[in-house]
This record gives sequence, structure tokens and C-alpha cells, in this order.
Amino acid sequence: MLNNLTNHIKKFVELHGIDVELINSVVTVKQVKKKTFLLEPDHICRDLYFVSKGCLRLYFINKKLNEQITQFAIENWWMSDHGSLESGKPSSYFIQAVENSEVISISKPKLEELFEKVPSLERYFRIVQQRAFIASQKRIEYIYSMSDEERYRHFNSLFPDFIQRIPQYMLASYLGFTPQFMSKIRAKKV
Amino acid sequence: MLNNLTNHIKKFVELHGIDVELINSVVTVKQVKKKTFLLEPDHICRDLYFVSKGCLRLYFINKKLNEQITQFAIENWWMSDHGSLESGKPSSYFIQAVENSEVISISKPKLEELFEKVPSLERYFRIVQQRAFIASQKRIEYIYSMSDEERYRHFNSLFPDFIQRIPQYMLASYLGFTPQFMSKIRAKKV
DNA sequence: CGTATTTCTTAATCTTGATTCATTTTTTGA
DNA sequence: TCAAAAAATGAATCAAGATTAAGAAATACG
Repeated sequence: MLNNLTNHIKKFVELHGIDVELINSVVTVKQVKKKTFLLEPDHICRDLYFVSKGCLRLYFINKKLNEQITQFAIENWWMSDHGSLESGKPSSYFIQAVENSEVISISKPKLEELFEKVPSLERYFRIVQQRAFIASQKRIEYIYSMSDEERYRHFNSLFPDFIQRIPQYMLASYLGFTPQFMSKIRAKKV
Repeated sequence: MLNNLTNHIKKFVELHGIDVELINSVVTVKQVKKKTFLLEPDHICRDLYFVSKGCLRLYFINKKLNEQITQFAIENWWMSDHGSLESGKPSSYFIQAVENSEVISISKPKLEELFEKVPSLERYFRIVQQRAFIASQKRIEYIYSMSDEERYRHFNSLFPDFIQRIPQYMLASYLGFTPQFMSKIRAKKV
């Protein structure tokens, strides 16, 4: 649904009818099946993805050849490899659909054009970017102030329904420990 | 130097003479002595700080009653507790000068006003915010893909002159390990 | 359906970096 | 300039979580 995006934007800035049309004219809606890749390593990331329905994950393969998830995006979140997008250099990340999803994508050049035509989008993305930064800082704070076990329990209490949506090994990866350790603490809980 | 700020902004967006005047009319320059606090826990963070000279650190006291540094800011970096600034809730952080520094500060309401009068600042802060987010994500990537020792060596090779400026225990804190462990790997190096 | 693949669990052993406590070195400021 | 405080080092012991290696339980899908 195209409206999901512009409705989200309207929560932060005013949009006129013409703005909505302009935005909708440059984005594309994609239905992506579970396990589909939107980005793979060695490719330059050229798009921003807005999750209108479903769930995406961002991950890379670490030295021990395990998947390391660094981000999830669910409804109303943006997903991209901002590093690659900004620098134009090849990514080392995968972006993959965790569930069958609907994604609204916009290319970087189209977004730049939009900024000229709809200046209030600068503000929208400033605010969205700021929130992402705050969340990211909060995450670093948690990494440095809680043990893995504490962080697992904390995450559980904050996002009880999200953890139902994804396999446990993905949450273990996101939280930075092994599935085995996760089983251990879950067993303890009872 | 007031110019440090506007010169930095000009690297990202165009500013007219009048914009520069508007900006300079709402910011304040402060000379802060080493160890001075710009923010303390239980206070609401009301300002953004631009480091024109010197170095600031952002830290909190963790459960084990140790200082946990989450950010440094040197010349041309912004520093704030964005979480407290945005929510208006009390901070749990300290912002402290690591060296005698010069800081250009702007209050949140004044910044909001500025956004109305100088719209290109929206773009500037969007870009700056985006870079901060990318750096933050990169840091999370490093945390999850390197051992503490690797991260120390990596940080050393990336910022050899920065590590000269700060006490080692602060770097240990920032990297998330103890000063004792840091001594150990430094001793090993020879 | 029923088999193959994916996901989750258990347990034994091993490693990295924390903790504790003592000592040395460096820096600060009266 | 020298005493006090701050910062860095060292070594012994300890703990959280990784690794390895099975096996069990879910889920997907032909």
C-alpha cells in the first residue's frame, strides 16, 4: 500500500496533495517473498526500503562465517545500507526478507530529486534519521551495560510480540550470542 | 571561534550572509575547562554542543559503578544527549570536557526557530545526523565482529593521534573493557 | 501425508576478558 | 618542588559465554 509511506511521513511533517503525488510517482512497491534478497555483498546499495508490511533483516558474514544480524526492520521502518548508499561503495551486507513482505523502495537519485521538490522531506528524514541514531546509541548503551543474558530478558520484555515473529537463532544473532547460549538461558527461565 | 561552526555547515549546504548572522545570533560560545560538566544525570539536556576546539566525552555510570563512555566529540563534531533532548526527559548521562575546550552551544528551541528561518539547516542536520548514524552502526558492526583485543588494535590504527589525546582508561571504557586488560594487550604488543 | 530441511536443545570442555589486590609511574596543583 | 591524587601495570583467580558434537523437535513442501 502506497499510502503507508505517505501516512507515515504525515505523522512528522505536512504534505500537500501534490507532494503525495510526487512521492508516489518515484517510489515502487514490491511484494517480496520470504528469503528474497534485496541487497547482497559486493553490490552497491542504491535504494532505501520502507517496510510497509512484513520484516527485513540486515546482516553480514563474520570471520567465523556466521551470520551477524545488525538490524531488523518491521512495518514503518526504513532499511538500507546507508554506508554503501552514501559512499557509492560496494556493500558487505545482505538485506533479506524474513517474512513475505511489502516494501516501498526509492532510489538515492530519486530521493535527491524529491528533496528539491518537497523540501519538507528534508525535515522528515532528519527526524527519522535522528530517531534511528538515538535507537542505535541506546543499543550501544545496552551492549555495554548489560550481560548477554540481561539483554535477552530486556529485549523480551520490550518486544514480546516481535520475538514471536522471528526464529530464535536470528534473535541470538542480533543480540550477539550463540543459539546454544540462548537455549541455555531459556531453559533456566522455568 | 564562531566561524568554525558556520564553516562546517558550509561544507554541506549553502549559507548566505544573512543566514550566518542568524545562526551566530542564537548560539553561544563557551570556554570550558577540562573536567567541566556540560550535562549531569537527572538534568534535562537542553542544548546541542558543537566542539570548536578540544574534546568532550559522553558517559554514564553502569551497575558496577564504573564510568562507561559511549561517545567522544572532537573538533567539528556535535555532542548531546539526543534522547533526553528529544523526549524532554532527564538524562542519565554526563557530558564532560576531557581537555580545555571551546564549545558552541545552541538550545533546542532556538534550533527549532532556526530551522524555520534557515531551511537549509534541515538538510545540514539531516546529513550530519545520517553520518552519526552510519558511524554508530559501524561501531555496532565492530563490536559484533571483533574481539576486544582486535577492536583495540583496529581503533589504534585508525586514530593514532586521537589516542594520544586521552587517558588510556578512557579508551578502555569506550571500547568496553577494563584498564587492566588494556595493559595486558599493550604489554603483549612488544 | 511423510520425508527433508530448518530450528532448537543439551552437555562437556575451552577461552576471553573480568575481578581483586597490590605496586609503580605519571600528573597535578598548593 | 614535592606531596597527593590520578593513571597505568602486573599477576592470580574466576566467570560468562563460545565451541563442539550430538540429537530432538518443528516446519515446509513435493
